[in-house]
Amino acid sequence: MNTSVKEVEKFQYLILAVQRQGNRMFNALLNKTGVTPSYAEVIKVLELRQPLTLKDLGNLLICETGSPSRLVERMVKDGWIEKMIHPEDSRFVLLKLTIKGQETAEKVKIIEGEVYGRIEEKLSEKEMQVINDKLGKFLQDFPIHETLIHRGYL
Amino acid sequence: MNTSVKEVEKFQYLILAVQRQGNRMFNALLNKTGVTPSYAEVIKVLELRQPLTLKDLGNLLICETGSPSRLVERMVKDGWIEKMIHPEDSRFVLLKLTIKGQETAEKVKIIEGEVYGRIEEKLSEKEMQVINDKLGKFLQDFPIHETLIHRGYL
DNA sequence: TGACAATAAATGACGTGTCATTTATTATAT
DNA sequence: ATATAATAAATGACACGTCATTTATTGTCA
Repeated sequence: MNTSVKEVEKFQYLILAVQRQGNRMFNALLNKTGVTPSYAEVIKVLELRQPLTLKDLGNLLICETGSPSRLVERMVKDGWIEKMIHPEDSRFVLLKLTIKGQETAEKVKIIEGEVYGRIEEKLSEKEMQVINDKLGKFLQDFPIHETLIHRGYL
Repeated sequence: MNTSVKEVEKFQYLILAVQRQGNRMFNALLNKTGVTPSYAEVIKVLELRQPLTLKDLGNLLICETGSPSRLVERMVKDGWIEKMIHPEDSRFVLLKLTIKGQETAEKVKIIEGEVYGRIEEKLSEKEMQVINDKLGKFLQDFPIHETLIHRGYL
């Protein structure tokens, strides 16, 4: 049915649907750990590059543009992140994982692996390569493109 | 760089980035009309199939699972949607666009066209077809798959 | 050195998303 | 007819996202 619907409209809503579905899946699997998909991204990035300033962290996150003040605030309150003022410039805040945060990073990786396994049941690596190339092309002239390069996704 | 990052991880974050970037773009262009991307989806669906119950609307939306009570509540308050109790079963609420909502539907279509034009500058119809096929395949066993079929996107 | 520009982070305001629970109404099954 | 199950919508609770504005700190330059 519906050869009349434009491909680009399908694209819009399929992207939305996939993002939401993936998020729900990831969220459900993370649930027992007490972290959300956004927390998981922060933990992942920090584990690899801590310490980071809030600004630098913000420039590395895909889940949020701008500075992730409140996201980090919640994670500090929940004991995943430690915050310290930069000794040379007190405008900056330095962030690193707590012990608890480090331990959780391991659990997150396992769950991530579970999610990736489920995705790979549906799409082959080659298929994802094709999609990724095209999505990267779509993002070419947007600021987020830089972030994706820094993260090693492009 | 980074041949070590798994394709599926790239896929995860590229999907997120594209969804967010598209949403920001759509939101910025819609801004002057006072509607949001979610409002726009509701208006689009209602225009084509009104009147709809809240439940049926919920089953047709990709932007939100479950019943969109609060989304609709805001839209009623803002004057885009009229609400009436179903005459034969007062558990149901029937929704339709107000005059203002109908008029806005036209503006939304124009802006949607602008967004689609920008996307088509980056990706050809053939490329989107390829992506759409694969994303549809990914969603196969999730409830949202049915919604996408009802909407004519699969 | 002292106004002022620049920068980082925090905050206000608003609209989502999601899940679980509650309320209101109707169907059903004795 | 009446307790009870089923269903639709509303609501509570919580974590986002985004943009604009404010606050705190440092740079800069006359």
